[in-house]
Amino acid sequence: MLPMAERSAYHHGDLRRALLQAAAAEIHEVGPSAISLRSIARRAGVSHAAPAHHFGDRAGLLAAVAAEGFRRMNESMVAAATDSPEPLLAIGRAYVAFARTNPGEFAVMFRPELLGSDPDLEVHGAAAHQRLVEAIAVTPGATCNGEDPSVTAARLWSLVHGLATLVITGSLPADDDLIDQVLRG
Amino acid sequence: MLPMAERSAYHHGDLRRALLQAAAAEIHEVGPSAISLRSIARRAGVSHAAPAHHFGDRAGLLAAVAAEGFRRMNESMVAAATDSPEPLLAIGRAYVAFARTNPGEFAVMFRPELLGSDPDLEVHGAAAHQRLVEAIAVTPGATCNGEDPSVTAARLWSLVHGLATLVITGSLPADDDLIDQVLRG
DNA sequence: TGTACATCAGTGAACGCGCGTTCACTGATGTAC
DNA sequence: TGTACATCAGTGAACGCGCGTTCACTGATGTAC
Repeated sequence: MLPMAERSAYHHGDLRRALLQAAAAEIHEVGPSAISLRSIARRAGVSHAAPAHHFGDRAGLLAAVAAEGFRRMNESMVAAATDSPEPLLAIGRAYVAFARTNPGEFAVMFRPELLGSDPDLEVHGAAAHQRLVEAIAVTPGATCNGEDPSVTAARLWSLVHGLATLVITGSLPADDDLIDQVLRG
Repeated sequence: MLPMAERSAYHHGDLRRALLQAAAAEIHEVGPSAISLRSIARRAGVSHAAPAHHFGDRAGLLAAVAAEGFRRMNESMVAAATDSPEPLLAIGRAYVAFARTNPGEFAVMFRPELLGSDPDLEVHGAAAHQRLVEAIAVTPGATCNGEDPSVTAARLWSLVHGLATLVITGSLPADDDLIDQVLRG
């Protein structure tokens, strides 16, 4: 296998990744609604039939975008929480930051009705949720009054997810200070 | 003007409302992505060109669905908060309950990129937000530590919006006890 | 009371377009010998 | 080292379909006289 840059024009060499990037960009621009396999192929500069080789259909492509999104979100939450004095706050920030910098992926990650079944999607989705639960477990005082930790997890997940959603839709201003104050409350 | 039930078959008499209901149902079933003016017309039992008479295009139709959603959400939040001993909790419950019982409307209300401009949309959207701000103002202790009330509003909005979103996507179970515990925390 | 007319909600045929899918194909690669 | 072959990623023409839009129209209603 040659390095990617040296591959022939005919065999792209990394078309799957290129199609995922094109899809995320296209989703961000026109919404998950409006994308088509043909528009993704055009953006990636390949023939219109190429995406079906890799993803089967639209739902398969969107599931792959979502799975890759969860994988990278999980990655950045781990990086943020590791060695942080306030892992829970760090994870909240990372969650919102991921949504802001990856709006295409975020727009499909919680829209299961759009997504075909995909083992990677299950695995990475569950792993991301697990990060939040672990961070709550190691943060003294996060779960107060003997509350069930799953309720605490649901509350914090709701808070960061709502904040991320409202910020990227423009309902709340994309202001780092505001985001920090909301998360610290 | 005759009562609706007596109107002729040719002139529907309340087609605008019927189209909005059909659109909300269709959005709930297949997503805002997949609807078309033709599919809405089919569901409402009128010719495929009728929706354009009322809404112009898809974005106009979706904006009208969203505006009607905000109007009714506002209505039910007012009803829930009035004479309630805990208006803030009542509003949170009403917000989540609205999303659960009106998933079609909720699916477009915070997707401004899908919506055409519509004066009703602005008015009712702003009014719904105002309900939350007012409820915070009259709830002693809602805003703690001299925090800016707009930060409190952003936090509570994020919490209820995230909870509603995660519940209707199936990410969190649709369990009234869980919802109450999350909102009370 | 009757008649003529203006209004406008809704119709239905026609159009061009982008879509997903199919399928025989091409061309680069790796491997067997 | 060279040759033959299997593999498979990607191509491109062709198809049928549902879409939004247009436009001349139909039919019910309200109003003027």
